[in-house]
Amino acid sequence: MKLPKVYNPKTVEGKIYQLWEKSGFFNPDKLSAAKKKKKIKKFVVAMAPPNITGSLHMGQALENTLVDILVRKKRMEGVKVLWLPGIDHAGIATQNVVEKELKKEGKTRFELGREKFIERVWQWKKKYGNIILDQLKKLGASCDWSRTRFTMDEDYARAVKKAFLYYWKKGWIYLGKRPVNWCSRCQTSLSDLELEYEEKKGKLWYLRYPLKIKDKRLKMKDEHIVVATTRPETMLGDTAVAVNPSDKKYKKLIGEKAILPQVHREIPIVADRLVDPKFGTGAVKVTPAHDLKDYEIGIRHKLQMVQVIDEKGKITKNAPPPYQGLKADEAREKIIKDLKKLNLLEKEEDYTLPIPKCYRCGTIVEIIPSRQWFLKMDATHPSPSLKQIAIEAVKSGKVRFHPKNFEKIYFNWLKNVRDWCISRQIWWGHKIPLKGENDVLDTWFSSALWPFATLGWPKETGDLREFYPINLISSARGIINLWHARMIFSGIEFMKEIPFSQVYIHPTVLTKEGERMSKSLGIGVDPLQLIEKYGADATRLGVTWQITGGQDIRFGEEDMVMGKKFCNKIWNASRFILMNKSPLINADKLRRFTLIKSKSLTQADRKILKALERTVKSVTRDLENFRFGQAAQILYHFFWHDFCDKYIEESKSQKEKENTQKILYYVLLTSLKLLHPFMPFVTEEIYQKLPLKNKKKFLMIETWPK
RNA sequence: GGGCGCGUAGCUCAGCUGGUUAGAGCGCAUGCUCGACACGCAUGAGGUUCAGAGGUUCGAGUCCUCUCGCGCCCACCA
Repeated sequence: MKLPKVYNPKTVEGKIYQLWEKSGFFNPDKLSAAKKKKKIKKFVVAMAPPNITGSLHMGQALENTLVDILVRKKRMEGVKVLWLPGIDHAGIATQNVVEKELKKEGKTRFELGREKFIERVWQWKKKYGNIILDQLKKLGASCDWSRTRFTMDEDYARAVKKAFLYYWKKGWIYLGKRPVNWCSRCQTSLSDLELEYEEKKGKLWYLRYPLKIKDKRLKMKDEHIVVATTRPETMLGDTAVAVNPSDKKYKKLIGEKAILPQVHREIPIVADRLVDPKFGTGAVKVTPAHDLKDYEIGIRHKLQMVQVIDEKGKITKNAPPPYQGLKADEAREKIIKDLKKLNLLEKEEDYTLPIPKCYRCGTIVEIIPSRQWFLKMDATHPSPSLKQIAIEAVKSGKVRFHPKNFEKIYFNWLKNVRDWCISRQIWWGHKIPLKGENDVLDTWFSSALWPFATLGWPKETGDLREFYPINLISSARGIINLWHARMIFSGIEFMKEIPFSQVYIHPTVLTKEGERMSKSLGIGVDPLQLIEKYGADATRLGVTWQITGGQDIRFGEEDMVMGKKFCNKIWNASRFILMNKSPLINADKLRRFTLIKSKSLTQADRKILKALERTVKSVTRDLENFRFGQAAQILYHFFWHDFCDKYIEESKSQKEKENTQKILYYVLLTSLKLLHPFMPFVTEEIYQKLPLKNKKKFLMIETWPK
């Protein structure tokens, strides 16, 4: 058997993956270990389902490499392993992609109509939906593909429906007219979490509202009350002016009225604690229809909601005629001009403020009142609130975050959480299961059910019984509030048990310059190109190598070079050992204690065996504690320097040939086992060539060294 | 405004609960066709000693305080 001098991943990876897939060992039911014992440990991971819109990005490559490392190690430890893959329908994102495609044909979704459009999205899904999963195979991900789920599958839709109706019957879902974030391009509401803010230079305008004093005894020096605003056009919908109750400056004015310029509406001056007396003039205009905080003030003081901006971002008929039909920013200019003429603009200051934008299309988000469905987060009847149970699950330690400090983000968000607006005005998604409803559910409503809906819920399937609760969820940190929190309360609410016990938040992959990778801006690294260039093993080792401490990693391609060289090193060390024309050794007999007993061990023999033992222990421990980079580096150092540089060199001149040979094989085999989770392809390829008797069919299902 | 984190070799980063000459990968220098590997081997340079200042301690990259620089998350300052 002659092996090439240089390891070539291209001739190996595809072939090996096929063998694995065919073997069925990705499926826990087919693992021989699982068949033998009755009571067996389980390890279940649900993949964070990628969208059907994209191709694999660096973050996902990292995430799934790390999960695969854990999964492969557990499988070798004889644990019954299920890694359940899947994809998410990603409502808004997918709809936008398909709309873009339509645009190329000069069509809009409205011309197509709802049904035809949805058909079109399904076509898209069929064509592109699984691309990302195929890409994960290139990475070497050992998922049970036979259990792949999609959030719009029929079974899954049943789960969504069941969950909605459950909350509905409980009285926790209600219909409300509320100001919501509204994207005038996507024509849908957005949750707070779907906004992106961009710092922008703007102005703070000081507007004079003439006073109408009822109480003649009051002698006011000023005839106006001055309010500061960054959005003067919303004044058309003002229904009050508010001041802080403790603000002495305005005490006398509370209960009085002001006249809204141009609109000529009388509006009350109210006192509310939400007003910061130090900002601007200490008096604010209140527009309950177009500002969340003003809406709250409005509720407290029973103010009217006057909607002056519509779904298209234009001024409504509720405003005076000269402004009707203008776009919001046009209206702003006109109002400033008009007020200036009337000497009602006191001054303007430069002011930088964050502008909310739609995270999908970048359009500036308006806040408009809209009829939406909400899920109560705070309701404590007839059972503890969703908020409470979500907090409790983590507080009690039943769900643990790694690294732990992410629990703070979690608690912090939940503490201030508002009712969840679960309706979206798009077409692609789960329809709200009530008569006459056209709206669709927020994508995250279905994602929240992921750990159990993927196992068959609401049906009482064998999988559900066997695999719930799952062990691990791994994701980027950005979706702790969007996803994890909601999975946790959903799991407890529907399954009466926490959905998972561990959360691993992996670092964010930044560019070498420290920028966020962004596909739309063309910034970043394509993991598929890395695999093409260096091979999957090298790519895996390279990214894993960088997972050391901090929150972010600045991606360096040099580590892929390192990974590639290391593949070659493993390859050649194996080649050397194989060249020794070994007698067929029984794999079972290659055990440490038989070697250690031998009286003729040299110093070098003892040293390498000792180092190997240390390495086994620390790699095992590191992986249990999510210290991936540490584990990889220790292994690398052991294999390259202790084994290759020292022992193999030494072995060339050792006299006890047979002993030396056994040790070479023993250390190689054990190293391959340890390396396999990190670099599954090369190690498997070499394992297949080892001239040992009683081998397992695959290294993938060999026993993890102890 | 609140929270989290980072600042250690030219670059990217390790250094856990404080303890001998501070480590890795890549890069760099010099020399190597010796029975696997030049994607290799050997040797080595490189940190004013770990952003800066102060403190705790027998002893501090490692704990505390402050300052400077950078990043991220959350938030109802119009």
